[in-house]
Amino acid sequence: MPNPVPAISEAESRVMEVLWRKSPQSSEEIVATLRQESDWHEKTIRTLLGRLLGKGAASAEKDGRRYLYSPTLTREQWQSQESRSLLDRVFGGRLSPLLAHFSEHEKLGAKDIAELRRLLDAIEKKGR
Amino acid sequence: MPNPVPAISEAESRVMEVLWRKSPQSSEEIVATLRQESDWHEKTIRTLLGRLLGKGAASAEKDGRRYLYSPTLTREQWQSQESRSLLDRVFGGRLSPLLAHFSEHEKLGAKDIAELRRLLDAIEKKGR
DNA sequence: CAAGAGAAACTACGTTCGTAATCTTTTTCA
DNA sequence: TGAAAAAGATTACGAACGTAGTTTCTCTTG
Repeated sequence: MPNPVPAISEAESRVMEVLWRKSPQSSEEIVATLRQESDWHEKTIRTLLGRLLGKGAASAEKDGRRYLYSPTLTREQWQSQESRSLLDRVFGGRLSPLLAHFSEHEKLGAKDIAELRRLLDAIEKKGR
Repeated sequence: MPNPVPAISEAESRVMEVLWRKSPQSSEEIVATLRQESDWHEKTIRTLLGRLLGKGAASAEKDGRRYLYSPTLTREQWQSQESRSLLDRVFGGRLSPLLAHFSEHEKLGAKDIAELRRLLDAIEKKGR
């Protein structure tokens, strides 16, 4: 198991997002993309990229004079980490209270409900 | 609208937890409880309590020579904030991907599924 | 009334984060 | 070949956090 990547911050996750959409990418591409999607300075973006390397959430391979960057942590792994963290910190580790919470405090449309029901069916089928 | 409480940190939320279970409470009680549940120093606990006051997440009313502390932010409000934050940051604001994620990466037992189905039924009934 | 105990207030200090600026190295163009 | 440009590395700096220590204030008790 590639040792556990330390938690990545909010800002860092926006850089990962760019890498998840396409990889590998040069820092130039990454910077270009994020200068569109955010109001960050180029230097800021490069700093975040560097920190992601430091944390082991991304890797760089030399390509001529540049580096090409790729995500090491997958989006799914990250979503798992974050979900589990919310569940444990906020809902005592159980999914039902989370759902119950949404049912009471968030607007779930009929479509959402249908979608969730379909999901449950699929899960059940798969499980058996 | 009582102006929005700034996000409370992980450590702070553990103090809120104690207040949510019972309030108002003196700092002495709070400290006693948390010295059981954590390995924090008394000073640490008092600092966290002070920060919660500063953030407006808790309030203090004088009671003789002491203060009695109560939560201002409710557990439900906090759960909402945290859930919404996860949803927006990690799942593009939509609930289904979160559920889909759990369905694939977390073990949902038959009991969980039944529970969730019951919840959906209840939600639907209420909604109509 | 003076001294001590306990609560609250203030201060501290290393780390992470958001947000860059500056320095260094490498490459290239005039 | 020498200077500018681009990429990366290093440094910066204030706010928030985790984790306390120190100072002040105020009852209480001898």
